[in-house]
Amino acid sequence: FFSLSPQITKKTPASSAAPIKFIITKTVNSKGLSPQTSVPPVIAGRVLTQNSPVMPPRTITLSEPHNTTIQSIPGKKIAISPLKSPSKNIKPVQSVAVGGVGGSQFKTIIPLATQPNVQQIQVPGSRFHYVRLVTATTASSTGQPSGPSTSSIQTAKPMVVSAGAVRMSVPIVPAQTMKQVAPKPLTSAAQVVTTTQTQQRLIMPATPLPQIQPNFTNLPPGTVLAPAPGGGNVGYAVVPAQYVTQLQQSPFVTLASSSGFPAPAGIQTQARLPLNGLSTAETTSRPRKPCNCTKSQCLKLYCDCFANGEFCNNCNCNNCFNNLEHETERLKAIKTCLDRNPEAFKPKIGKGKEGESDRRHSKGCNCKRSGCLKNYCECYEAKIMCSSICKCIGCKNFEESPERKTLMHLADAAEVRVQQQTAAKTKLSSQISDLLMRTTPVISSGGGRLPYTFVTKEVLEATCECLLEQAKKAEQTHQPQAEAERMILEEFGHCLMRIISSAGKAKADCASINC
DNA sequence: GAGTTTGAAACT
DNA sequence: CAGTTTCAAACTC
Repeated sequence: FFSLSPQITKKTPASSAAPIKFIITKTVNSKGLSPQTSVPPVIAGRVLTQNSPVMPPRTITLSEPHNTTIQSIPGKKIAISPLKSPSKNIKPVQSVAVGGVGGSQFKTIIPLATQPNVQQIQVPGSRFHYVRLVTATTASSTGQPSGPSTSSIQTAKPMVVSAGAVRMSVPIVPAQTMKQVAPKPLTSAAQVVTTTQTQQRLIMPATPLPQIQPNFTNLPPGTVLAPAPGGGNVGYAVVPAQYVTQLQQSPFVTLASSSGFPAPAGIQTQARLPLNGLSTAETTSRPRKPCNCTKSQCLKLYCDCFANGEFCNNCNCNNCFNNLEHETERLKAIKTCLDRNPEAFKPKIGKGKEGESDRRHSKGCNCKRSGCLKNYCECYEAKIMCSSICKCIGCKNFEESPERKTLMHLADAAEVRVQQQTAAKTKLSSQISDLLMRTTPVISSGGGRLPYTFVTKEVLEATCECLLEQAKKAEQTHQPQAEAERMILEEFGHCLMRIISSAGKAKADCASINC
């Protein structure tokens, strides 16, 4: 269990006057999670379970919130997060066998620059990532701790939710065991928190904020709805934060962002595994490719989205079940995959043996015809050499392979060429803009922009001739291609300049004679 | 864009 | 575990 410690609340806007509307919770690390033996009565709040495929389903049950102390709650308690850990050697809180969570402490709360309503909490050593949502009025305040002054992490504590004057103690109990799969690291710019394997959850008020009116029948799995304590009207919905990003593009839950409760668009919260062993920065710099699945319903590992633990989003797939609408089927599929291969959702590219390359395919490839020099090969695709565990035939994807070297050189050359072309285009574009900027005021003073009719057929032909002439000249003097391109582009710039200059002059002349 | 090739995943 | 089928991406034309 976790409660807001003084250290945390000090930095957070948990003013006692201004009720905390949202708090942070976390998913329970499944490692070592023992089977559920007894669960206190759930009195309200539909308990949904969300886990990305890498975090298979676990039900977090929100038990009766009337209790204010853990002692009053029967059943198992799970340490969601320790409060303080003066020593890094402190063992994880495991009043119930929960591994991997302990040893951490809330260290910092980092307000997100673009989203004052969202704060991140750094929990060093934790695999999870926390986000705090606060109301606008509390977001910038530095109120006193509203949580209990509990401080020990040696024992599990109930999660305490402070909602105004009422405090809600919310024990969370494990409902089922699960296999553990490493969650994907965050991919966002909001990676101030440097944990590599994290998962975020937001706790947002379920009622009655008018700004947020989720369709509770379609809340993301993992959402835990809790009633207001004592029948109050402020309940909570614990939402996996990774959904927030997708929800903004999803019809399932409406997170109104226009009325004082902006959805945290500024944060990317979707947890993901490293893609093909690439760093998070690499994976974040380019969007995931949309899938085109037609037969698998995106519920098999054929589907890259599914295999990467993501929902399909802006894909071209048919009959897609990899979405919130089909969470049941999806979870079942995840389970099936994990039954078949517990490592199914773990990254395929991992560390190799001592002395070998840092990155290597966990299973190795089985290529037969591609020579492991095409993207069919998972090793080649991940830009790594095949290793001793590969079972490929006719492999050419090894360090000394001449074919591979040639391919690399060609790829490098192509890249350089693209860069040169891009640079040339940028330069030309900038020159044109510059010229237009310089000529426009003169023209504008005459009451308008230059008519494009100055670019007549004759002008075009003359320009092309000039360019061809430059090309010939470059050819005759045996200039390298790059230089030839430069000469041609330069000539094109000159042509443009002359056209613009003439046009400007004509316009000025025209104005002077009042035509 | 259609058709082919490829190898991982799924199935038997 | 091996052989076969299915599948979607990569590739070619």
